[in-house]
Amino acid sequence: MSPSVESERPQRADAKRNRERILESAREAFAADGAETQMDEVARLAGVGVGTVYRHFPTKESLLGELVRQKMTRMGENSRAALELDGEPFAVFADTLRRNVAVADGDAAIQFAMLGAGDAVWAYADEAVAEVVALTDELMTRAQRAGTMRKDVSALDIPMLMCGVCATMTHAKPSFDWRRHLELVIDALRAR
Amino acid sequence: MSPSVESERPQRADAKRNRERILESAREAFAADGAETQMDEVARLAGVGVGTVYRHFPTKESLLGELVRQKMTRMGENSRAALELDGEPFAVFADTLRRNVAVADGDAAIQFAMLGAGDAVWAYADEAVAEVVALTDELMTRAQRAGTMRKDVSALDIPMLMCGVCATMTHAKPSFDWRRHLELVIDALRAR
DNA sequence: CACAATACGGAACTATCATTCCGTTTGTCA
DNA sequence: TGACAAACGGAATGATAGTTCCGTATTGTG
Repeated sequence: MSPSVESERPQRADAKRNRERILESAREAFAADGAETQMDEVARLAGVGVGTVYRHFPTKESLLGELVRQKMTRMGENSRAALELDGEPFAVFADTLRRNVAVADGDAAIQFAMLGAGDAVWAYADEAVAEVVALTDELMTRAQRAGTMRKDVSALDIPMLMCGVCATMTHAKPSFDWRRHLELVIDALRAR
Repeated sequence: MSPSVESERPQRADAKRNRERILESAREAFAADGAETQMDEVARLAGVGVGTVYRHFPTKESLLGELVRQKMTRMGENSRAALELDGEPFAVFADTLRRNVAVADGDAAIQFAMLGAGDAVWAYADEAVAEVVALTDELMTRAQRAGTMRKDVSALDIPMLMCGVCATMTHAKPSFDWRRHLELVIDALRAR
């Protein structure tokens, strides 16, 4: 992660421990309060000073970016695992989508990232996103070959639609039910 | 608008003129830069002092709210006009949706409102939103009776889906095309 | 056990903005 | 035209929050 050239002497033990603590606290705080969470709050939760937080993450953006990257990686794992499954290809794809969207459920940080956040935050997750898209592409191709998925949709459409579903998550209105939104979208992708 | 009881002596001429200028400048500024537009900037564009802006709109939120209300009213007008049209009911409904979403196109303020904005901003547009939903309901009922629209969707689903489409608008990514997103959603609503 | 090298803590700094305040100007009416 | 209320302008205020700085503490090594 940090040292691009792996030489460099290893991190001190306390530093490594603190980095983990900070990430964990940030995960918790951002998930609950969204991007407006303050750095001081993250530090407090982690039981360290703000200075320490900044030693590990030079900007708030980079901290948020790392959290997003982790979530994206998780989605990538889900998608990769799905490639091993056998079952009706469209069903496998749809289930993967459900699983991946669930990763964002209840996490204000990711929802924020999928909505407002500019490229800045996403930059940290670039690689992970590309992988999810690539894996999604494979899942979709299988379903399209099986004739159960529309042929005029591409893997690039999926992040777009998923951002829409995430938009639904952030609204408190009771009539906004992201699971329902997701199912409607999945239906839209099905071949008729 | 302002005086709920219409008695009260009429607004002074310069005040009325300034109110309009402020709204126009705000429309322009917020549309271009989104909610982070500063009140000072709105004042500058309108050629008045900040104090004057605050005389007309007690908070930034209320200014944003008024803009949203106006847009919603516009959508209401679109929907009301659609009731007069005759044509295949689903097509009429879909066209209305296209027209209404287009109202938000290129307007960062509305997009912001449909995404991040809490109830605070929406409160100003409550009535207008309720009207759009009611009109949409009528358009949908007709299409459902004609058998060309899914029967398991309600008018309350529409704002949810539209917020999703607006989420797409705010992203610069070339693969995010809100017209495409909208068409996919419209397809999802069609009876099969 | 020293002694660097790392890392830490948290007060202080800075920038950003919404909002307020009050002295001045302008519109209206008799 | 004179007087008064209504409106205006914009400097000042106050709050928030990201980031920096530097004196102190901890860790790992010879």
